[in-house]
Amino acid sequence: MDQVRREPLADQAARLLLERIRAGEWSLGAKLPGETTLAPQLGVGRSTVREAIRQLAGRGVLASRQGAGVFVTALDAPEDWDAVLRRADIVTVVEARIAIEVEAAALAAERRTPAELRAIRRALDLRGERRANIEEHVDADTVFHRAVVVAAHNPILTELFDGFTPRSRASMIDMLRLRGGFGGDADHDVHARVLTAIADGDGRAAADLSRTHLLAMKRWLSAP
Amino acid sequence: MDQVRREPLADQAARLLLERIRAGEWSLGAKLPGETTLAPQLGVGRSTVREAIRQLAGRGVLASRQGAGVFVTALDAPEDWDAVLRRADIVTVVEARIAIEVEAAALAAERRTPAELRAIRRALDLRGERRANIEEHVDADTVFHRAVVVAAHNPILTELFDGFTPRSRASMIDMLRLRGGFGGDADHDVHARVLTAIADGDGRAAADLSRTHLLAMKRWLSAP
DNA sequence: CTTGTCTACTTGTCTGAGGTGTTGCTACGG
DNA sequence: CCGTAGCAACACCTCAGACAAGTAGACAAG
Repeated sequence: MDQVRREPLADQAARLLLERIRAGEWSLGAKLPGETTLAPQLGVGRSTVREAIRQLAGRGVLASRQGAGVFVTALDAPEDWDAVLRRADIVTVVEARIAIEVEAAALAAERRTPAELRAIRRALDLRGERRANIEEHVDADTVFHRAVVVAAHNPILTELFDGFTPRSRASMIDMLRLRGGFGGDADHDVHARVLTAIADGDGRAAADLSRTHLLAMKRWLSAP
Repeated sequence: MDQVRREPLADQAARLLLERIRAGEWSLGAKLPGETTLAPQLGVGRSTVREAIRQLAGRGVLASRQGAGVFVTALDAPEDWDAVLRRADIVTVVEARIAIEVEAAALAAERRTPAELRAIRRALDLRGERRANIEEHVDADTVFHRAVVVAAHNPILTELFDGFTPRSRASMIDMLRLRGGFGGDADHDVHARVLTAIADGDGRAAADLSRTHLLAMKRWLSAP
């Protein structure tokens, strides 16, 4: 139950600043007040303000120049992709994952190198280890799926998969914490059979198995 | 020319960390060394390391949890789309289109509204008209494909399709100008059958037909 | 008008301190 | 043998203060 969890002040400050930027308080290219002015205004220390600014700088919203100040470089430019994902229902994201991963599995069966096959097998072994930590389990699962996508030798598919990862990860962790029940032995068996299909060069089977698994995940995530 | 411009240490540190993450020094979900360990390792102060971490956190690469540590949440920041597509081979783009459109066709067969069905049919009619202008023909084809994707009711798939359009369009126009030969009556017939399958709610057929068509396009585009 | 200098202001960096949350070990009780 | 409570080490969070480094505007000299 992390409902009451305290959000770090730096994150809160970054969120407040972003809201004020979106509200048009400072237009594109405008200079923000100095850190020493902003700190008491937000009720936090200067270091905290700096970390908030860094956070927004990482997203391309702000840019700071020593001696000059901090300037608005975009009214949330990464809005495009990030916002689409954030706004999207988790079911929508999973459907997109189905599109990417099913095709990737088929391609991987045709193109995987021995090294990639070893990487997938290693990821499967790690995935099989029992873990108390939910996040670690989700991450281990992600490593396996990513290894399959990488073996497809298509940088666009890999890029797309990486784009989905954060959103997908958050939802899966939330759902597992709430009611668990996904990722048992049967689940692990499907992954093992995907590996076998890829090893055998059976693209059709790899695609079908991936689809089956992801459809099950979709149902599980969208259950009431 | 910013040749002489000195890069802040925090930015350098962030770049170094990102390189080490990309190099696989810490895999997805892994925990980074503590700030107090990282600082002397990078040759900077603790607060500088913190700012570097915040910067990468803003890009979604890292996430820090008080008391626990700093963890890798993504292997790659969402790179600029245009750059990825520009670099990618046209065959790679078509493979991604296959992934998106095949899945979209299946979903469209299940979810399309009567209005969307009319839109697809109208696009098909426009596509069938003979044109002297190559670009207009490619655009008419694109309108049809996009109408199908829109009918899937998945904003992410739509967004992806729109992202591919410019790159795909350029290649198709170039190839048609060079040797033509794609987009004849047989081609038009496949599109008509996709429409029929979607109208009948036959997702499997819609997916198979789309795959067949796009695979033909892939072969055509990759032929010597 | 151009140029050089000076100054106030801004961001960059480091250090030290205290606070709070997490994790893993250990000893206790069953 | 096992589960649990307590504890301590460790990690991140926040602040305050100090000095360094860079910028931009004011201003006087040429």
